[in-house]
Formats: sequence, structure tokens, C-alpha cells
Amino acid sequence: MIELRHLRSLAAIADTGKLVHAASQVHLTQSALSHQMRALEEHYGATLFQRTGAGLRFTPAGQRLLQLARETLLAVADAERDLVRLKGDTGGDLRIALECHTCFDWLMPVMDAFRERWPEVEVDLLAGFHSDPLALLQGGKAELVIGSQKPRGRDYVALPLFRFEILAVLPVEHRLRTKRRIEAADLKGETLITYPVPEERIDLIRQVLKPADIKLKRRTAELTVAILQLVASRRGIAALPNWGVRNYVDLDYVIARRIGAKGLWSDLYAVVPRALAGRPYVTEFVDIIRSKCAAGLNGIELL
Amino acid sequence: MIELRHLRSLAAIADTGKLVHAASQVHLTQSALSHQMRALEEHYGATLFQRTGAGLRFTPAGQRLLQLARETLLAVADAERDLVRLKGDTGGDLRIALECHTCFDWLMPVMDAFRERWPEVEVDLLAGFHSDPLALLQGGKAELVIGSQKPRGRDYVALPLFRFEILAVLPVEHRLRTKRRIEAADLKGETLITYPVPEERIDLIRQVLKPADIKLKRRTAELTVAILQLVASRRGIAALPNWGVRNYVDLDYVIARRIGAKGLWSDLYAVVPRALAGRPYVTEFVDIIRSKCAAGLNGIELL
DNA sequence: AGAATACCTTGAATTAAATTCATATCAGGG
DNA sequence: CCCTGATATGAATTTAATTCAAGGTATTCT
Repeated sequence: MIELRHLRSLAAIADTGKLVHAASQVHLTQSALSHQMRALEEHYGATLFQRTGAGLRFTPAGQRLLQLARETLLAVADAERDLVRLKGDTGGDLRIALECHTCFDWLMPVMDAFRERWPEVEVDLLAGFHSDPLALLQGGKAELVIGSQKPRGRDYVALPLFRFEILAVLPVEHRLRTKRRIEAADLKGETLITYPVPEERIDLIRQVLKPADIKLKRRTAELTVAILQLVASRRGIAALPNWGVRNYVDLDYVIARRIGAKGLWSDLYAVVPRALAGRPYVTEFVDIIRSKCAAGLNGIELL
Repeated sequence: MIELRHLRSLAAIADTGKLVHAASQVHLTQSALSHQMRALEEHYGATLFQRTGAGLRFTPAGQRLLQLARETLLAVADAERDLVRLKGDTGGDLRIALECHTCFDWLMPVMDAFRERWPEVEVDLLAGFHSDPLALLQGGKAELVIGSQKPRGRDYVALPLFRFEILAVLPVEHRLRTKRRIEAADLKGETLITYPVPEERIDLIRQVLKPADIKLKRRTAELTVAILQLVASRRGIAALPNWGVRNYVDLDYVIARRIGAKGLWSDLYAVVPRALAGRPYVTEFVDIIRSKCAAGLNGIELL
């Protein structure tokens, strides 16, 4: 007999396309999902997926069940939210600080979706960027920080969002355009265009250039478009999240290349005070980020 | 974490108002349901029911979950029906014969609901009544018989519907009006008004009068309203399902009394050829009967 | 008032089912 | 042709749900 568990798995499989990833999303092993899905298929006497070498593709029957999953999980979430409301311990503030400039790109639709579901929560985005956003939490100026840093103490909890790849962004005619992968040594002599943040907060420097003992000239810009404009006009190169440059690459405005053999990846967390971590509106905010980003951003991996 | 199992139980509890009955409806023990519901309440930190001496009443939180259950179970049923359709082995005939005259009262809305869900199934109601409706199955004239008789052989399956109470129906001024319970002996000398069927098919005679060795005059009528009209005009008494007389009792047209200490009960089954019993449209037809009758008919018990 | 009903609750024992572990298998890319 | 990155499978394990057996608590009947 089908259970919500199956529907949750189904949705995760659809989100990720792969059993392994779906499994971690629902806190199970790949094997468990395989068993689950086979049981479903046997129960209904129908094939739910086409197993390809690179994951699962839904058959029509699978899609129909997926549709059920989407509907149903939404309905369940709605009901659970109402239950919380009935208890009355709802409401609160949610002031958000960003460590990562490009996160603006996806945050607005997330906030819109959230406001619709939790009108009684005051959600605000702190203006400007801060050298140490975690300090804003301690200072009581923010309730939630989105960034790559995990907090040190026990008073704060890092809720995993997703990992994304940072690509090297080059002008279209750049000498490195023929390389599929960019290594640290390739970059010698270039100018690096970044947001105005300290060196140790720039992944390319911390994880790639510093270990190779390479130091580049730096130039800063506040906005992603400004950085891209500088790159396009050959003032230097940049390293940006894949989702932030995708559009510009498609327009042949710049080109983007993988950094190193495996690529340069960065993990994103939502950090909140431990006391707030269990609040339903906080967990739902995180869920909305994860699902909206999984759906809308290419080339990310949910954590 | 909530599962469909919980929602199924919730719906059953709402249908029956009692854990014991809900339990049998979902094929569990009453204890299991008690555990389940307590787990739900703990999980959400909310009280779902008010426990009264006579069953459970839903609190607002409980009602919200019940609403979720109703929505969700419908969506699941729809999806499952579509899966069957995708497989293609759908369609077929469903000719229905009635052993029990009063079943007309609830059958029409059931057939309407069914036709909407399974337009490709040809559903028909065989006209007239038959002395041995099970013979219609054997003769290939019907696919489904609704009645109190269980089939003898292994070729036919009786799918349990519900049990209902048969009440004694008396004219308002009848000498027995002061009694809360009518015993066999009380009826001596009365005229019994029945549908035109053989004695052994009339429960009051078979189960009450015969054992007490009492024989009444009989008079027959085809229609329920005709029987009631005869009773109201003091031509005799009748024994009819509670749902069939409820309206007339409320209008003070006749009065109804329990027969014997525990009442006279009759079980209703849907009998189908074994080959058809597993067909999804057949099981859904039965489900529709059960749920529509549980919702619309007073004083019945699902089997 | 007292016994019989007809409910629900509880905790421990049991049973069933889901999950993991450890391999096996399979397909595609370099 | 052999990695790599996927899924499948069967047995062992773990987890969770269910039942069993008693224990309460109103309500109804006498």
C-alpha cells in the first residue's frame, strides 16, 4: 500500500534525477530507494522509470505518481503549517544577511514564496554586505545568515542548502579559451575581479591560488553585472557561481570554464541561532530555498 | 512523520466515530489506532480528539488533519485509477441485481458517482426483483448482486458492505407504541406487510417469528411508500431498514421500534464472480457504496 | 447503588516491514 | 577495454508498527 514515504522519495528522485542524491535528500540509502521503488512498481504492476546509465527517467505511469506526490506533499505541508498556526506559537522576525553577493539572484523569489505562506513572519533582508556576517547573528541584528561559513560554537546551527560550482569567467577572446579546464598556474599574471571582500573570503584565492602560491592583481566591483562587464571588456577575469554566469555565457558575452579537474565547489548554509532552528517557519524557509534552487538553478547539488 | 496510514485511520475514525469500528475498517486492532493517534498527537504537539465516553470528537486541529486526509485520499484514489487506465485493462460490464427492495434508496447516487469515475464501465441496474438473484450471476445475466445472502460455492465472492437494523414500523396510535422494544409475542394477531418475496427471505419471519412459532397474516406491496402508507392507515405493521423509515418517523407518519433486546440486524453483501472480484472498478464500486452509505445512512455499521 | 456495557489507554511482547550492508550488475566515456 | 558512475539484489539487521492482555472511565440498565 502506497505511503507518503514513497511520494517523498518520488519527489526527491524527480528533483535530483538520481537515486544516490535523492537518497541523501530523504535521509535514506540508495539501496533503500531502489527497494522502495521496485516495491511500488510491483504493487501497481507498472514500470515507473526507465533506468538509463545516467539515472532514472519517469515513464508516464511514474509521472502520474509524481504528480500525485507533488499535489499531496504540498497539501501535507499546508496542513502542517495550519496545525502550527492553531497552536498559536507562530510569528516572529526573520532578518536575513548574505555573505555571498550572488545569492541575491535567487533570494527574491524565495522570499516572495515565503511571505505568501507565512504572512505573520516579518522577513527582511539586511542591506549591504558585511565582513563578518556571523557577527550579525551574535549581535542580534539578524536571525539568519546565508553563506559558506559554518559557525564555530554550539549556539548556532548551520542548515545545509546546496553546493554550487564556481567557474572561471573569461572574456570571449581570452588566451585560455581553448582549455576545457583552468589550472592555477594558467592564471599567472591575470587581474582578478571580485566583490569587495577580504581575500580569505574568496574561494578561488583561498583554495586554488594560495595553495599554488600565486598572487594576482585584484580589482573589485559591487555588482555581478559590473564584474561581468569588466571581464567582457578585458579588464580581468573572475570566478563566479555557475548560475550567475549561465545567462551571459549563453549570450556569448563571456565564457566560463571549470577550475581544476573536479571543479571548484562551494557549500552554502543557512546559519541560525540554535533556539530558532526548530521553528517551523525557519525550517520551511530553508525548504523553500532548497526546492526553489533545485528547480531553478542549473548545476547545483542539494546538500 | 505522518503517513497515509494515519490519514486512512483518521478518515475511518471520522466515518465511524469510534476506534473499534474504524479499526476494523482499516484492518487493524483498536489498540493500534489508539497508538497511532497518540503518536500523531505527540508528533504535532496538539490534541486531535476530545475523548468522550461514546467515541472521539475531532478538535479543530483534528479537523484540519481530517480535511487533509479527505483531500489526499481522494487524490491517491484518482492517481491509482489513472495508473490502472494506463495499463489499459479497464472497461467491462457491471449489471447489478438487487435482492433487497429498499436498496434502491441509496443505490442511485452511488451509481452516479461511479459512472463519473469509470465512464468506460457499462453499469446497469437489472429491472424487477428476482426470487433467487444469485441465479442471475450463474446465468451470466448479472455481474453483481446486492443482498444478504452469501454465495455457497468458491466461484463467487461476497464483498461485505454494511449491516443495518430492521425496525418494526407501526401506525402512530398502535397499541404497542408505549413499548421501547417489540418482542415476537407482542406481534401475535397483527398483519405483516412485506415486499412480495418468499417467507424465508423476510428476516423478521425467519429470525424472530418462526423461532417463536408465531404466524401472522401477510399482505404485500411492491414499493416502500406503499408499505408505509398501508401501515399508516392501520392495515398492519411492517419491518423495514432504519434508513428507509427514518424520514417518515421524523414526520410522525409512522413510528419505529427496535425488535428484541439487541435489535434485528441484517448484513448486506455485494456478490460477484471470483474472476471479477479483483478488478479495480469492482472494488471501487464497493468502496463507493460503503463510503456513501456510511456518510448518508444513519445507524448502519460498515462490515 | 451495583453490575454490565461500551468505550479508550497503556506497556510489554511480538511481528512485520523497511533499511542497511555488502556485492553484483550494467552502461557509457575516455 | 577498463574505469567511473550509476542501479539492482539478497541476506542481515534494525526499526517501527501492531497485537496482546490488562487497566481505566464514563454511561446505562436494573
